[in-house]
Order: sequence, then structure tokens, then C-alpha cells
Amino acid sequence: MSTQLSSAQASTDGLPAAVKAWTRLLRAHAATTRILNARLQAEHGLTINDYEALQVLACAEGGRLKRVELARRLVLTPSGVTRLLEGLEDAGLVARAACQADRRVTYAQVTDAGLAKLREAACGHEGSVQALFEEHLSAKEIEQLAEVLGKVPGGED
Amino acid sequence: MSTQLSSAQASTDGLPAAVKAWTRLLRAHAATTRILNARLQAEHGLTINDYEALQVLACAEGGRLKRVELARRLVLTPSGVTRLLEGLEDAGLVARAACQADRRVTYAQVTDAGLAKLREAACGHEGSVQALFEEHLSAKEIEQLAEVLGKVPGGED
DNA sequence: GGTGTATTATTGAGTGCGCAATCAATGGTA
DNA sequence: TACCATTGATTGCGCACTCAATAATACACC
Repeated sequence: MSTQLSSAQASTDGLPAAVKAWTRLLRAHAATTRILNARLQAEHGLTINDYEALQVLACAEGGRLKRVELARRLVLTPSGVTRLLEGLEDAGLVARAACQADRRVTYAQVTDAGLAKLREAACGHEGSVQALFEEHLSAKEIEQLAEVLGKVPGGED
Repeated sequence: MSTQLSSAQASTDGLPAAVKAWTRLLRAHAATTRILNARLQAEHGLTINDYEALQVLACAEGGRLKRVELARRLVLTPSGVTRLLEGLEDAGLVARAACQADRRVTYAQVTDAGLAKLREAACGHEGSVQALFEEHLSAKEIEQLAEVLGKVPGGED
């Protein structure tokens, strides 16, 4: 095999644009989460998903959400949410709240400590995000990225 | 919503564009990987990273790469690559090859079976990817997405 | 030619999450 | 009222990955 160009050579070029977009999405996600997670973890002891959960809850009516709904918004499975909230509950950042109307559901409720933690972390974290993106992209490109990604599965909310 | 707007309300609106792009990248990645991984797993018994590793190796000179280089391209840690290749080696899709010039390195070498597996999976998988993206985005948007993501960390290769 | 530093790869321990199974509660149907 | 399908949440199990530590080799330097 000289250089593989014959048979199974999946030459990076001939690929459909969608496939190129897809692999770049994969790589970009891996690279950016690694960077941002490390910073967030080091500075505030939160994972990205911890932060995202607090953020989503803080934005919700009354600072609380059914666990199923939180799963949908974070694009996690219900069991993933249970595990994620375990940590946040142990840390006192989120609390359980019952629902009288439907006793199957338990709300996830941000606590005051959770809101405080979020406020504490938000500025630095958003700054990191902004710096990371603006280091590589123009303002227009960032807008484009946000808009296009909003149309893809997971972005509709 | 007359609620929560006071203190820690992180209103989705006022957020910098970069932050919106970032959260959408997170959600889009979660949603698309879940969908595509399930399909790839069911139809060919490969994870996304299995597939990506085979693909990257198949494109490389001689169908092989230093493990460190593979890690860089897949945006994994070296230990992640060791574990990933364990599975592929057990399945006979990748083999180890020594390097005379530097006895620290062991190449990861796609086998014929690996190339066959890749060929077998490629069409269906790329079709899935294409269908998924084209279902939500125009050709132009897909191009934009690929181009912009190429400038972000992890996409430079 | 021996010493110190950098690089490659692996291993042990631990984490985060998905899948499938399970339990509890709800609501419709007869 | 009894039944059953549906929905919300959790649990056991397993996988894929990271981090930190380790071993082996390479190379520069005097």
C-alpha cells in the first residue's frame, strides 16, 4: 500500500460539507469543553453541567423545574439529571421540592446558595467563554454560529 | 413572567452572543452525538470515536499514526487513546506496529479488517450525518457552520 | 560516556453519564 | 371500582474518558 489513496482512503476533501461540519463540531466541542471545564473546575469547583444546570434553573419560573424538564433542556437523560443533581444537592446548591398536584414529580429548586454560587461564577466563566470565542472568531462569525446552531437538534429551546 | 427578574435572573436575552453560541454548541453536540451514536452502534457496533479513529487512521500516510498524534487529532488525551485503541485492537480493526527509529512509539495501524469495517460503515453513517444536518440547515448554512467551526480550537487540523 | 530533561505510552483510580429495568403515581376506560 | 397504559424518577450496571503517577526511551550537554 503506497499511500492508501486507492481503496478505503477517505480523503478529507471529497467529503460532503455536512460531514466536515459534523467532525468539526465534534472536535470543537472536545477542545472547548476541555479548556472551559478545567477553568471552571479550578476556579469554582463546578463542572460545565453543574453550571448549566444552575443557569437553567435560575432562569426558570420560581427557580425550579421538573427533573424531566431539566433533562430535556440540558439534553441529558433523566438518570443523568438524577446523578447531576445528587452532587448539587450535596453541595446545597439545589434542593428537592415536592409537587402537590402530581406526587410523582419532585422539583429541582435552586437554593440561595446556588444563586450565589452562580453569580460568583458567572462573570468569570462568561468572560472565559467570550475570550475563547473572540480569540478565534469575529463578532459576525459568532452571531452566525449561534444562529445556525440554534436550528440543529438540541438548540431549539 | 413577572418572576425572578430581580436578583440572579440570568435572563437568556442579555447574554453575550459568544455565550449563546457556546451553550448551543453544547446542546447541539449532546443531541447529535446521542442520535448518531445510537445509530452507528446499532448498525455497526462502533462508537463515534471508534469510527473517527478508523477514519483518521485511514486518511493517514500508510494508514498509521503515532498514538500521540492520533490523540491530538481526535482531541483526546493519550490515555484516552490507549483505551480507545484497546477495543479496536481486540476487534482486530487496528494493530500495533513498532517504530525502529524511536522505540518509545508504537504506531496505531489500521488493519485490512479495519478498512473493510470503515468502508462498510461509512456510507450509512455519512448518510445519517448528512440527513440530520440537511433536515435542519440549508446547504449554505452547513458550509458556514463548517467554516466557522474550523477556526475554533480543535478545528484547526 | 554519563547525567538531566523531555517525550511516548501505559496503568490505577475515579467520574459522569447512558441504557435498561424498576417502582410509584396518574388518568383514561369500561 | 378495577384495570392498564403512560409518565416521572431512581437504581444497577457498564462504558468511555480524565487525571496523576509511572516506566521506558531519546536527546542535549559538558
